[in-house]
Amino acid sequence: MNKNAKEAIVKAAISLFNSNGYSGTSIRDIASLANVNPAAIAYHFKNKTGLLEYCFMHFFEQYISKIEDAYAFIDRGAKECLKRIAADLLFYQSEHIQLTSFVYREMSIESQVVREIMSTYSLKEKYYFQKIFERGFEWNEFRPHSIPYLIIQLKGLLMMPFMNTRYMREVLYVFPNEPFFQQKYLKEIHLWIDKTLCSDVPIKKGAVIK
Amino acid sequence: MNKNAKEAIVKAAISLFNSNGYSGTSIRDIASLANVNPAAIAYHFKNKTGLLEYCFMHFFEQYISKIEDAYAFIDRGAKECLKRIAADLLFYQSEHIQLTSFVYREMSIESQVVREIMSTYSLKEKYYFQKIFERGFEWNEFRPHSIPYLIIQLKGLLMMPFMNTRYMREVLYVFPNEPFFQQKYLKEIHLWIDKTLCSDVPIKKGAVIK
Amino acid sequence: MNKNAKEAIVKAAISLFNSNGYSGTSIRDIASLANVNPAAIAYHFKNKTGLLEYCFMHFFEQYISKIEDAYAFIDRGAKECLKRIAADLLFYQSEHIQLTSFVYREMSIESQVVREIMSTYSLKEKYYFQKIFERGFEWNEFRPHSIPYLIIQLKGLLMMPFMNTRYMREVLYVFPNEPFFQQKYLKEIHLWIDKTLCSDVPIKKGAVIK
Amino acid sequence: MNKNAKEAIVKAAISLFNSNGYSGTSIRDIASLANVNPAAIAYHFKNKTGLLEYCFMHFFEQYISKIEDAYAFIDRGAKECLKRIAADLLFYQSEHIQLTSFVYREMSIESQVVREIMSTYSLKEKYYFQKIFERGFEWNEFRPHSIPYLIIQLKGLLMMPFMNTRYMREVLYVFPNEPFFQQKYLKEIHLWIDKTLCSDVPIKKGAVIK
DNA sequence: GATGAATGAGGGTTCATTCAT
DNA sequence: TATGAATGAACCCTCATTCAT
Repeated sequence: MNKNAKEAIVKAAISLFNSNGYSGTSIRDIASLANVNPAAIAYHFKNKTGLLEYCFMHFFEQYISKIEDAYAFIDRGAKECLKRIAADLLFYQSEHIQLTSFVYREMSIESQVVREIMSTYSLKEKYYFQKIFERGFEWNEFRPHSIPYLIIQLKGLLMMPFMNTRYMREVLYVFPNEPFFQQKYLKEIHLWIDKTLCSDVPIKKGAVIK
Repeated sequence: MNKNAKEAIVKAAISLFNSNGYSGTSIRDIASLANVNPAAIAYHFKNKTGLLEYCFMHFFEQYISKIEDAYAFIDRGAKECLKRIAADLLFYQSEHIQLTSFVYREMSIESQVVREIMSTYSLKEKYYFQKIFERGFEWNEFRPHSIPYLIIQLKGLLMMPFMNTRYMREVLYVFPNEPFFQQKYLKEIHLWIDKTLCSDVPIKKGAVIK
Repeated sequence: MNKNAKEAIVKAAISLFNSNGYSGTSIRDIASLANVNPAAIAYHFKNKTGLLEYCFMHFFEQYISKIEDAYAFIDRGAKECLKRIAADLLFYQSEHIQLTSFVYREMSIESQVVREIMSTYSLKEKYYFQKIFERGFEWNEFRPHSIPYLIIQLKGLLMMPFMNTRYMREVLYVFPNEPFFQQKYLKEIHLWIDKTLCSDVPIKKGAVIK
Repeated sequence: MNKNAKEAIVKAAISLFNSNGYSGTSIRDIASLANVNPAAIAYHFKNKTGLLEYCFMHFFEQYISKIEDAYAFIDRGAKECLKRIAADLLFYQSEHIQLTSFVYREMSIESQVVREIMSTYSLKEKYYFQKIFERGFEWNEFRPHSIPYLIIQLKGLLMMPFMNTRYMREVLYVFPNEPFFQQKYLKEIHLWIDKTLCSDVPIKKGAVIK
């Protein structure tokens, strides 16, 4: 029952954190949804903070590993590699849509714990994206460009569908957790990579936009 | 001191909501930052919810009016119109970076009030985007495409810099509130419009991506 | 507007004090029901306490004056006098049913103000009842009896219909504010006076129950 | 300390509710009088309302059971039965004088909770009184009479000594919690039953006062 | 390992009241 | 005279957490 309890707690926490936000969710709510005694949460995670930490670690470890795994194939080309990352992240996020949504939201809140966790993973992520883009520039796969601005755009495209799933469903009638969406949206990102990132439009020579 | 108090409360609220989230911010925190009595908040806004409502309305009324104003020039071309909207929204968001950041985050939390406010503005926004895209398709300015997926991408590009400003500053060394950024990033969006949205690459005939 | 405002406040106060109790009623509630600014109550009555005081004084001055007026006719007989008091009080209470109900309830709450007001009127009331009963004993109109216990019974009979008017209406289907009730119930009290108070059953001689 | 805490809270609550009224008593007051943490009240009773509910239930369950127990002996005669009820209720009320006093006062305040509780018990009580009176009429023990008006009188006599104990003590020098009072006052009620209720005075034939 | 009792801090809100206008 | 703004205290309640069992 031990393992089950812990899993049930995490599952309940993710669901409630996603709906009501971290601060808006009480330990009691989580415990009652998980059919667990409130003290059990303290036992397994020490803290409410500990539970948050666990969720973040859980998310970002897998998140980064997707990037790392794909980066192993960088020699097949930066473009190919980037497309694979897009596919893998899209798939991963779709599979853990509540966790993704909640992590992306809570990420922007001032918090000792979050800041510490993020500092590691953000840098790792940036490192890989940077490598890939640089490789793409070198081999003339990508149009020369400011890397930070590329990262913003890429992450914007990748995160957007999961930032507000209610909006997606109720306003745009798009369902980010369905395979259909994943395939469809992946093509959009490919299009961005092909058209905007790799665009062969002649740029003034040497003009690497900083 | 009347007007000042209300303004001071709103200013403090936006700052704290942005840093700590709505649920993570107490009325007492706001009051003490605004140098105001906690009861004054209840007096001016009735509720903590009322304060949130005020912030949302304040944001979205201006947000929508930017779109509406730009839409008036639709006859000069959908592309031109869209670029103007991008510029205006980017500028508006940069000018109210904390409010923007906090609204975009809190938007995704389950809440009666937020849901009600959003339902109005989301539909308005969608309406205008839809009109513009349709016009663009008609006049062959834009490559035929699924509108919802275009909206996702456009909004992703527009919102991303303001979703996590700490990440922007500390990881990417990008400062979304500076005029330099606005100009720079606007060009990126123009690029997306020119390359991805208007791309003249021959599409398989009649292939309107659903 | 001055006089009207004061009257409106009192009227609203009596209604709300009756429904929700003194402590359960806020000055704002009263003000809004009376269509008056909350500060106006402070102006007219200085305090919430002052308003309570006013209600009590208002009630008991008339209450005692009814007794005093009837007592003037003590020479026509104690029984006659008592019946007149019963009739007058019953009528007065029926006419001011909300005020009566609320005063009788609030009377039993520990409060400096109430205690002070009551100490005067309770003693006055007791004085008259005592005089009447003693006169009744002297002239052999009433069966000798302990005066305090008579007062309890008499007051019990007089107050009961107004102590919980909802119970009267909804459970017993009796409506203490209607003339029909007054006449009917007055006969009951007369019966008590005639049968229980004046009962000629031979009592052991000299046995004045203490 | 479990059971003790709950009991201590109830005891303190009854005392304070009696002195200051329900609305006039704060949870902190109760907690500090009971030497308990304020949150413990919420733990044991969920609400301040829950505490009130508990007091009411506690009172009326015993109250009704006294009536029910006595009603079991209805076959010994309605008069006998009524006298027994009077005795038992008087004794019960004397023993729980503060609770009785406070319940009788708060009963008349507009409140969802009180209304719901009362609706049950009032009807039960009425049912038994009605049965007894009807039986008394049938067997010619009681003079025919309107039942609601009899209930008013009986309840008035039974409740009066506990409606305002300060008045009893300080004005009438009567102490409703002392055995002496119980015996004395019980005789008064017997007198009412014998003289007013059972009065053999010839009534106009068939005249059942409605 | 798991739980019910208890705690102190702090949550949002309402209160009666005051004061400048 | 009458009122809108503002205040500080107190309201009830919920919080995350601890601890003995």
